This record gives sequence, structure tokens and C-alpha cells, in this order.
Amino acid sequence: MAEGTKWLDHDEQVAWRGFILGTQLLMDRLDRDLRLEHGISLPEYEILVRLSESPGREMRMALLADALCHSRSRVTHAVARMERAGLLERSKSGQDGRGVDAIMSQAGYDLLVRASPTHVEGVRRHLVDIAGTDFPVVGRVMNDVSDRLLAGKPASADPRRDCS
Amino acid sequence: MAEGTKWLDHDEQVAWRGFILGTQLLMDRLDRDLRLEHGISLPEYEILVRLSESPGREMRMALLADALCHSRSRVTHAVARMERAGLLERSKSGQDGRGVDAIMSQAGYDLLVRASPTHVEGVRRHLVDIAGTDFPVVGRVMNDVSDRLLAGKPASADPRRDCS
DNA sequence: GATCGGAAGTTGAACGTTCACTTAATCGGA
DNA sequence: TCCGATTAAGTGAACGTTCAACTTCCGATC
Repeated sequence: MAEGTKWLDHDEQVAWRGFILGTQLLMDRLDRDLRLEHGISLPEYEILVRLSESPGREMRMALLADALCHSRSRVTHAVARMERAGLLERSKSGQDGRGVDAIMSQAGYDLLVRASPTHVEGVRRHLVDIAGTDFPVVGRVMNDVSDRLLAGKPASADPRRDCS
Repeated sequence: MAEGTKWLDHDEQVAWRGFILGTQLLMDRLDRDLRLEHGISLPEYEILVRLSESPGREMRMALLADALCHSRSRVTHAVARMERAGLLERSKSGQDGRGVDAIMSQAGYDLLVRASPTHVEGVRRHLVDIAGTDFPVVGRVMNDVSDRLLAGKPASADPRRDCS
């Protein structure tokens, strides 16, 4: 124990375990609520959100992957499942012969409209309201954490488009 | 959009997305580091930590599940894999004929000793140091989130032993 | 001292993610 | 213009978690 490692003191330990447990319980809860009430998972919901914010409600697969910080493979599988469920369609992108656009369907948009109150109210009830005036602090810290962990992996060549 | 839902304003939205992305990247990174350097996942590491803190370095399966807030089934599978890997053993508990104890092996303890610097340094570098003086705030918030989400589900009958 | 409800743990299938590999299309110099 | 490198996307197997049974055992009740 006398190596160079600087261990966590008691308070840090309590904070860290609270962090791990809290995030785990929070994400589990948000996921569960979406599944039970709308038959959709949190990752799927996030894909719908990104598509809905993109012009034409469509997005290149790679852009979707970068925005969510998911692997290309993961997005391929997820989009394939969602296409089977009728939430979106795929079509070869015009410009780049390799590219594929994921295009939100009306059913997908309708589902998002129905599901978003569930999600937002969950986020409020289980995090925002509990954090109170400290919520901006938590947000800033976790944004810094993201920035630090993203630095060094330029991900995509497009500036300002990585994991937004 | 004119229902009762109170949507997130711009700053809240930025904070929330930073939170989701930051926790995701952080956990992925800690998991990856443990896997690459020690061939163990973060959930497996957490099991080793709990066992190491328990008297006799052994723990009832249900206690382990409650402490980590994992399902019984999940712990059964994880412990089975770790037993195969020689990190621990299982033996029927004396008192309760239904009970099973997970007992850390010397190899498991040695692995924990080797892996913990990796983990702790990762937590420091990627979260504690970045949060700086705000880290206690983050810890308090996430502990409150945990408490709120645990309230209502007494989990185990043992007071003060739920998901510690 | 039999019976019924519940708790502890396991099992196997289904599902979603990761990983390594493959295919196809584009880009950038020689 | 041709060729090698790179990028976009998909594929299928492996892995870990969830879910719904299921078995075994405890404990309370009458």
C-alpha cells in the first residue's frame, strides 16, 4: 500500500460509491419507465431524439454514432431493430455511395412525442429536482469529464460534431 | 407541447446531456482500463472489493446482490464465471440451508491488489481531479439520488444494508 | 407436525453490446 | 489513371444482463 497510488479517503469513497450507485439506479429507472410505458429502451429513445433534431429528421449512420458516442456496429444493430419495428427507414445516401441515412418514420415521431413526457418528467423528478441549485454544478463537472475523455480521440473529422 | 410537462430549458438540456455522456464515457473508460490491464470487468472488480471488505472475505449471495443493487440472477452468473476463473469459491452456508457463501480466493485477492491502483488512479484522473472542489457536491447529489430511488423498495429486510 | 407462503439461489433462453472481420466506395498521390 | 489507404456500413459469434420459470429450504400458523 506504500506505492505511489493516492487512495481515496473516506469522504471521497462515500462520494464515489454514491456516484456509481446513483447513476446506475437513475439510468435503470429511466430505461425501465420508457420500456414499461412505451416499449422502447433509453438508447432507442436517444436515437429518436437525435433524428428528430436533425433537418429532415434523417441522419447519416456515422453521424448518429458519433453524436451518441456509440460504436458503428452498435448503431447498425439498433437501427436495424428499430427499422423492423417501423420507427425509421434506411436509404442509401445520395452523395456518398457508402453512406446510409436513417430516416425517422411518422410512427417513430409519434412514439417520441408520446414518450418524451415520461422521460423528461423522470429526469426532473429523479435528478434535476433532487440536485436543486447544484444541478448546474453537476452538469458542468460531467461536461468537463466528457471533454477530457474525448480529447485525444478526434473521433470524426468534423469539428464540433463529436458526441454533442 | 402544451400539456403539463415542464420541459428542460437550454441550460438544463446541456447539463443533462453532459451528465449522460460523461457518466457513459467515464464508466466505459474505467471498465476498459481494468479489462486491458487486468482482464477483469468493472462489475467483477466491484464484487472483489465487496468480498475483500467483508469479514473472512466471504459474503452471502443475496448480500452481495443487495450491496451492489444487482439482481440475484446477475450475481449468480457473475460469481459462476469468477469461480471458473479461480477468483473465488462457493460453499453452502452453514446456518441457512438455502444460503450460499462466495469466498474470495488468494488469486482473487492478489488480482484485486494489482487492479486497485489502476481503478483508483482512473477515478482520480477522470473524475475527482476534474471536479476539484465540486466533487463533494457531486457526491452528495448522487447519494441523494440513490436514497430517493431506493426509498419505497426496502430490498432486503436488513436495515442499513441496502445497496451500501 | 403437516401445510402454505415466501425467501435463496439457480437455470436457460432472449436480448443488446462488443469484437473481429468483411464488403464496398471514396480519396489522394504516383 | 491506377493503386493503396482509408472510411462507411454491415455481419455473425461471443459475452453479459434480464426475465421468467423452477427447486429447495425456512418459518409461521393452526
